[in-house]
Amino acid sequence: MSKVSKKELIIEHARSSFSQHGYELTTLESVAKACSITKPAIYYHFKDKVALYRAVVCPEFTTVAKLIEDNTQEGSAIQRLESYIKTFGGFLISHPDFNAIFAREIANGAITIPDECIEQLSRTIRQLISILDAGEKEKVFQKETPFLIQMMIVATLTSYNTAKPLRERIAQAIESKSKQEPNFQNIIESLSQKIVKGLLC
Amino acid sequence: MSKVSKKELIIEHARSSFSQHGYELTTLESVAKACSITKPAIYYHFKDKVALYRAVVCPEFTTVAKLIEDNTQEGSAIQRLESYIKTFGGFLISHPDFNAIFAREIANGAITIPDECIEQLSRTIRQLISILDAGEKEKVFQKETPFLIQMMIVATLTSYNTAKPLRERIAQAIESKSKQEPNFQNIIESLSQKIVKGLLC
DNA sequence: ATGATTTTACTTACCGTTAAGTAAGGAGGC
DNA sequence: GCCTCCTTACTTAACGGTAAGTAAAATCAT
Repeated sequence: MSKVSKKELIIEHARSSFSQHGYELTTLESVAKACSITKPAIYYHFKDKVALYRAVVCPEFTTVAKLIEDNTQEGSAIQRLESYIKTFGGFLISHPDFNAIFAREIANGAITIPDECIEQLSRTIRQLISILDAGEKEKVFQKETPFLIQMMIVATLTSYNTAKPLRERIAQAIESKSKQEPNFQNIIESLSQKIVKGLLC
Repeated sequence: MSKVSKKELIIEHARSSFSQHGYELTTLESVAKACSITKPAIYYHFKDKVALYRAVVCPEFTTVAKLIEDNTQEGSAIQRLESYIKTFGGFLISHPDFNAIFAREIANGAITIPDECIEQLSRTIRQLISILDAGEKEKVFQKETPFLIQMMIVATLTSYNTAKPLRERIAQAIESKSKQEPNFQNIIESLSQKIVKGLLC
């Protein structure tokens, strides 16, 4: 057995392909080739394409949910919200494949992700709700629909990343004075500042 | 000739299918069936599937660009930004198919949309840049990357809509006290308020 | 006005390819 | 000898796209 098992290897290459091309356009043949095995070998490890997709997707949701819970327990509501945004943004930086897959899932209404993942997502939303409630009690935050805040964070950050090629084409079209792009870390910082400010009483 | 030409009919059913199922999962066979014609009849009007997709997508980009230009010329920077957000949001309400298609395009990096559409998108971005610049000159807005603001608007609103099924599953999972959802008009209003506030000096 | 010709707007029938999934069997360790 | 993990070789079905033919309407010559 190599350092990572063959099963893990399949998951890694599948993740890369799902993130680059989406579910429909990734073929198991190409995933197999990337792993230097044949397609039926994938079927030995996974029931079907959907099962492989889930094996790719589910652990990431669990990781991000745990990370967010761990990082947003302490401090004032403002600090916790900032940490929520930065933790999520940081996760996207270190898991670009998750970013692409998650963005497509949202655009699709997440109809293909299993209840197991929904449970993990719910953990993060519960955490966000708890932060917003705390902010209201501290009289620093206005009342706001948690899901809107969630979308302002999640959709903005994931889309900012997935839309990079779009951004480049537009930049070319408007002949912007080629000021270099801010890096993503700065984008997270700016977004965090704006959301917090927007929520203040 | 009926009220709408057959070609327009094909575009309408194609739009509906592309928006519901995405590009890969819409089959020309099913579009043809919906129009009560046969698949080759589509090929009579359109070179191939991509050409049909473009015929569906391009006019919408033109419409939204014009609408935004028309509605954001006058007033203070704050009023113009509010109008930018509300105009875009209103367009999404009246064009839900565009919402779904656009969300998928962003998630895909918009690699499949033609330069013609990019030109239209650039018009709206130019308008946003002009508004943000005006706000800086009026000393009411902080300097900010226009594309981040664009994503805060576009990604948040389109995703809020596409994620509706996801939202419902999550709501069920967290047993929220079934407070009814705010309607989308309110979401636009809230978002507008938060973005403007977040941008203020 | 009318017959001949052409164009429009399709249909039927089909091809070629691709991709998910499977059946059956083989190599290698325990 | 049998269990694990894989390969070879295949089936099946779907879908994009095309070739060929046709009814009906429009165009045009006389």
